[in-house]
Amino acid sequence: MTAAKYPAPRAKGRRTSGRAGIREVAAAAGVSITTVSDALNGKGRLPDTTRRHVRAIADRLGYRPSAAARTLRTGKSGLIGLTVTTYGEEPFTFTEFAYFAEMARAATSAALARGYALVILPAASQHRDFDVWSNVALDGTVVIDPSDHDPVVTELVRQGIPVVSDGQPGGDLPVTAWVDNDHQAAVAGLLDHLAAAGARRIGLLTGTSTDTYTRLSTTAYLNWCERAGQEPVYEAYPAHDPCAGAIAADRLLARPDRPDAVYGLFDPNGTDLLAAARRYGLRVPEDLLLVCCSESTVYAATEPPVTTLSLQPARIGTAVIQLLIDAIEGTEPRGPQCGMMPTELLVRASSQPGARRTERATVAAPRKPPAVER
Amino acid sequence: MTAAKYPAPRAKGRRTSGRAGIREVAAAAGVSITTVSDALNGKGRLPDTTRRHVRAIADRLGYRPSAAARTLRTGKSGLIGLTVTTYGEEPFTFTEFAYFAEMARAATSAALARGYALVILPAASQHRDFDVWSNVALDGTVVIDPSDHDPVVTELVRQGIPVVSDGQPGGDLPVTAWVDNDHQAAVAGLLDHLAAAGARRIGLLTGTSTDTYTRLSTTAYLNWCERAGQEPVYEAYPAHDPCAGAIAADRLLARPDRPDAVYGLFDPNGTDLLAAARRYGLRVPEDLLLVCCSESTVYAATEPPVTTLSLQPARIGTAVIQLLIDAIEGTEPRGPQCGMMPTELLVRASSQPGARRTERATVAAPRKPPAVER
DNA sequence: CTGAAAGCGCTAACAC
DNA sequence: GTGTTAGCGCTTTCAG
Repeated sequence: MTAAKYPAPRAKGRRTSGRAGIREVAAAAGVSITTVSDALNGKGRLPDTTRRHVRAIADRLGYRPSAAARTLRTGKSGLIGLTVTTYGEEPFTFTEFAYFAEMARAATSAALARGYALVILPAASQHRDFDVWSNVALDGTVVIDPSDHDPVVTELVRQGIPVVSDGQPGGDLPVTAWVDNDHQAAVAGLLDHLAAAGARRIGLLTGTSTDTYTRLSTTAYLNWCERAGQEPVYEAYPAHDPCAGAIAADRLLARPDRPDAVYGLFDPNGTDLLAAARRYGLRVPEDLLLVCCSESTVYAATEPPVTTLSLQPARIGTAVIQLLIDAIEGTEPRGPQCGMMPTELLVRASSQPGARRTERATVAAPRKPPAVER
Repeated sequence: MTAAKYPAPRAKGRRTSGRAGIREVAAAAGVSITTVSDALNGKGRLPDTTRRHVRAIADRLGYRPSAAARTLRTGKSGLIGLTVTTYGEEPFTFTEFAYFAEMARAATSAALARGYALVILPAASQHRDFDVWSNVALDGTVVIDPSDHDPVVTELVRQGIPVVSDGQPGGDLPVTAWVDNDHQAAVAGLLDHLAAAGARRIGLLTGTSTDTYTRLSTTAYLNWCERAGQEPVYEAYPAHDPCAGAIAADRLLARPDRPDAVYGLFDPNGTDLLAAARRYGLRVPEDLLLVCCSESTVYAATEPPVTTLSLQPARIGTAVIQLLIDAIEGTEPRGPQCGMMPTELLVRASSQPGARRTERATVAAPRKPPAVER
């Protein structure tokens, strides 16, 4: 057994594919492949002339380093998974369109600014979904609104891949970090606002699902009612079904103990409640005060404009990505860092019997802003 | 130089990382790594007993094949790029939130069903953006509303990577395929609808940017006006600026030659026009007929409900993915396949002086449905 | 039917 | 300063 069995690799420049490889560039530039790699990655100590020369040749040949090879070698893919827990049939029910779109936009920007890209992945329900997850090399994952015992999260963490969640995880889900609004404070603040505007009996439009957002918000409402000595008045519906929302809004206003103010937890509740109020001949805000949680700008131009609670998804998306990339790149794995982000109540006519002017008020200030924002 | 220089790879089972590799599984199962690979991928002709045995061991060890290694070896990553051309500062201006969200949702589902995942990538404007593009191994790319001479598209096609666009590309952009609505027919149909409802002078709220959608729709409007012998009445504004929309709506209704019907090209135009009409004391639909292009459900519950043109982003997203994956997997590279998808006019009260009932009408039927849908 | 060995294209030690 | 070489973990001929 001699060395003859191991011929110089790529002895005769046999390039099968059309694309230029690092070897072609090295040959054309008259240097070794190491020099090419170093020149292009800004490593090593090469004279600037060599560096420029190699870069020029690489450009001329249209050389693109193979992402797959680099990932295999370095163990870093520059890819971050993005998934949102869903409840319906589809792998993605954007119950809150604007929230998700805005959060994803901000997360994408933030990741990009640090050289990462996001991969949209399904919440794993079926076996097929797991396949896709393991077919992509991820440096970390963002999970929006994780379910209590998400199998994917557990598996990723077991593999040592950082996971940061948007929304405080329930159960004992072992995420690396999480970011959330202080929903309890937000709801309490908003109910106080309605009470100050003259509400005597505040109703709630809530969801039937058990996600953290719905749970915390509803609990906060019930607690507030208890403190205020008000009997709770609420209707719950499956939040992923848009038709159900209109019906639930109608049911709420049709009750014998009809509320004189309503808070809707979901984005479309504002228009649905406005429509329901018209059907019952109720004037907003004179007969009924209205607030809903929404990121949509439509509520600035409805008749009347509707007061909204913004969860500030852009800030959350950015914070989540920063925490995740810190965890990915961090040398010393610090313990879970979590952050409470502020919400913003955009006060409009629907919750102000007198005025017609728009004010801003910030509720639930951040508890650990330095750890999260930069 | 003897073979001693080439020791059996991984001679002493030195696993550095925590995760199990294919070698560990092979050793534990008492077979070779080839057998493990074949057993897990359903290849080769192995007895079912061996196959099951290997699978059991792999499960027990929590073995996950390395996506990076597989990609390097096979040349297929299972990743599809998704990008949307933007005009503002942010890498993603979702001018039409609901459109993009719905299109992306459908595309994600469709890709997933065929074993692919989507990677969100920026329209390349800065040099930094190119880095991210070449740092990820893509099997193909979806481009939403490509600009006329998109450098990324050109580069990808040069590399032999299939590119399918949502929106007919302008210029001579060499995409593999594209899918679009028949915007000309849609606009013409909708203007006919308004005329039939009694409109004498139809105005247009359009954009200042030069993307295909804006261009085709505006042209269709101008052509229709010429055919109908009506003087065009339109206002253009930068569509990515939400405030500008409200102002443009106001301007349009403040003109001395005020239209008695308006079509708004962008999603928020409906609420903005409704608000502007209220300010001028115009009743909808009695004094002003209204239609806007939108995917949002809010227009079903406004006062009055607004007639909308839906571009059916879900169908487009699905079709784009099917064409792209066909191109990726297709053995014989068929020429560019393109598809015109139908739009849907959801007729509501805002364009019907008499009725208050909602009807549906399909406009611009698909030209090549078999090539696109499945 | 099973296994040994040759790389996919790149980066990182380590020679020179 | 620059080049040589050993793999990253997998799939895939090709011998046995």
